[in-house]
Amino acid sequence: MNSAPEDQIVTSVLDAIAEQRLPAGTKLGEQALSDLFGCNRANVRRAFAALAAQAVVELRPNRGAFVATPSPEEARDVFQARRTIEDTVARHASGKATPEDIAFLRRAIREEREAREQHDKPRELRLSRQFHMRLAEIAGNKVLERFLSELTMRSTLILGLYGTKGRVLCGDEEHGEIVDALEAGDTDRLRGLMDRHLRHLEGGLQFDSPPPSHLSLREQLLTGQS
Amino acid sequence: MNSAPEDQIVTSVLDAIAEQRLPAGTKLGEQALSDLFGCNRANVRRAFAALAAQAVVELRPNRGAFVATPSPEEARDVFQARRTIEDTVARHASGKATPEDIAFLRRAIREEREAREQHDKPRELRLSRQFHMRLAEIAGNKVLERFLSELTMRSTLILGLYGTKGRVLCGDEEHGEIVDALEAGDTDRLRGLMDRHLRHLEGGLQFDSPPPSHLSLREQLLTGQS
DNA sequence: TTTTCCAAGATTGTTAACAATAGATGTTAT
DNA sequence: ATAACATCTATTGTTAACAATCTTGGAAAA
Repeated sequence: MNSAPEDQIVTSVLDAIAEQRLPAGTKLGEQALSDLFGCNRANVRRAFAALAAQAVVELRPNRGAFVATPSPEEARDVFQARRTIEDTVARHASGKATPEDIAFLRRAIREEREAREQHDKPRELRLSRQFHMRLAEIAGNKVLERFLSELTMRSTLILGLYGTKGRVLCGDEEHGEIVDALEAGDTDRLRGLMDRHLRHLEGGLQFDSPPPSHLSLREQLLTGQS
Repeated sequence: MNSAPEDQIVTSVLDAIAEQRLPAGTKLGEQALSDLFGCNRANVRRAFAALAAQAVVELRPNRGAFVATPSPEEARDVFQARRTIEDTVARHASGKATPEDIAFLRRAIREEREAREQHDKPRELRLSRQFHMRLAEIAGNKVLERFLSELTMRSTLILGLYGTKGRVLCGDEEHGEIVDALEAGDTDRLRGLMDRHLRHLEGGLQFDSPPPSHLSLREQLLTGQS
C-alpha cells in the first residue's frame, strides 16, 4: 500500500522482533538503520516514533531507541489483554472461516511443527503469530486486528525474556484443536480452547531468574545515586 | 514525565480532538504547529508519526497530516472493540474502586450534567471521556487503558461525524447507574449496564446523511480521473 | 461564459551541517 | 593499584537551506 521509506523500517523492525532476531533491549542506532535502509536519519526517527507509540520500542532521551523490555507487570497486562481480545476474535470468527482460511491455518500448524522439529525458532515464532493473526483477520475487525498485532509482538518479547527454554511455546496440538472447533462452528468450545491456550502460554513464564537489566555499565554499578 | 517538545504536540492535539475543537478532516499544517509550539518542523513530523500510529491522524503523502475521518465500518469496529475492552474493564474494576474513585466518578457525572445544561459541549465530552478512562484506571491494566484511550478518542471523532445532534451523548443517568453498580460490587449488573450504555451510544449514530468528504476543491469536482 | 493551460506561491520532503550530550579511553595523583 | 579527572569519540538533537510536489490564481483560447 504505502511504500514510504519509513514504513519499510517499521515493518522490518517489527518482523525482526516477531522472529526474535532482535531481542529485548537491543539498541537501535540511527546511523546504522539509515545506512541499512539507504535513507536519512529523519526517516529513522519518524519510524522510531511510530514504533514507540506501539510500545515495542522504548525511547530514552539522548540515549537512543531500544527494543522494549516488558516488565513482569506488563507481561501480565499484555496476556490479560490478549485473552480479552482473542475471546472476542473467537466469538466473531466462529462460523465465518472459509475453506481457504481452514487450509491456511492447518498448513501453518504443520509448518510450525516442522520448524520446531528443525529447531528453527524464528520460523516457528513467525508461523505461530501468523496463526493468531489469521484468526483475527477472519473475525473481521481491523481495530482488534491491529491491537492483537501489537500484543503478539510484545508477547514474543516477553517469551524471549521470561520463557522457559525447554518448554514448547505454542503447543501445536492446541492450535489443532482450535482449528477443529473453528471448522465445526462450536463457538463455546473455541472460546474455551483459546482461553486455555493463552493461559497455558502465560503459565509457562518464569519471572524469578533473570532481572532484565539492559543498562549501561555505569547504570548497572551506580545503584541510585546522582 | 517526559517533557520532550514533541510530546506536548501529541497531547495538545489529542486534547483538542477529545473536546471536538479539532473536527475530523482538519488539516494540520507543519509550519502552523511548529510556530504554535515554538519548535522545529522535525518535531512536528515525529508527533504526526506517533498520532498516525494511533489512527487519530491520517498521513497523506505530499499532502500533509489530517485529523482522521472514521468511516462507518471503522465506527462499527471501534464500538465493537470498546464493548470488548470495557467489559473486561468492568469485570476487573468491580470491587476495586476506592472511595476516592467513587467520589471522582460522581463529581464527573455532576459536572457533566452541568456542562450539558450550559451547552458547553467540549467540557461535556472531556468529562464523559474522563469517566470511562477512570474506570479503566481502576481496572489496573495499562495496556487496556491505552487501547481505550485511543478508542474513546476515535469515538469522539465518530460522534462528531455521525452523531445525531439533538440526542444526548452519554446519558448521565446511565453513568450514574454504572457507578452505583460499581460501588455495590455487582459485577454482572455493571457489565450489563456498560454494554447497554455503549450500544445506546452506537445506536444513536446516523450514517446516511453526510458522506464525509474532506477533500480539496479539486478533488471534490474531479471524481476519479487522472 | 466556460474550459484549459501555465506560472506563482505555499507546503511537504530531503539533506547536510552544526550543537549538545553520553559513553569510552587515557592520564595523573594518591 | 585504584580512584578521580580530563579528553576524545560516537551518537543524538537541532536547525536551516534546498528540492520536489501540490494548490491556487489568472490568462488565454474556445
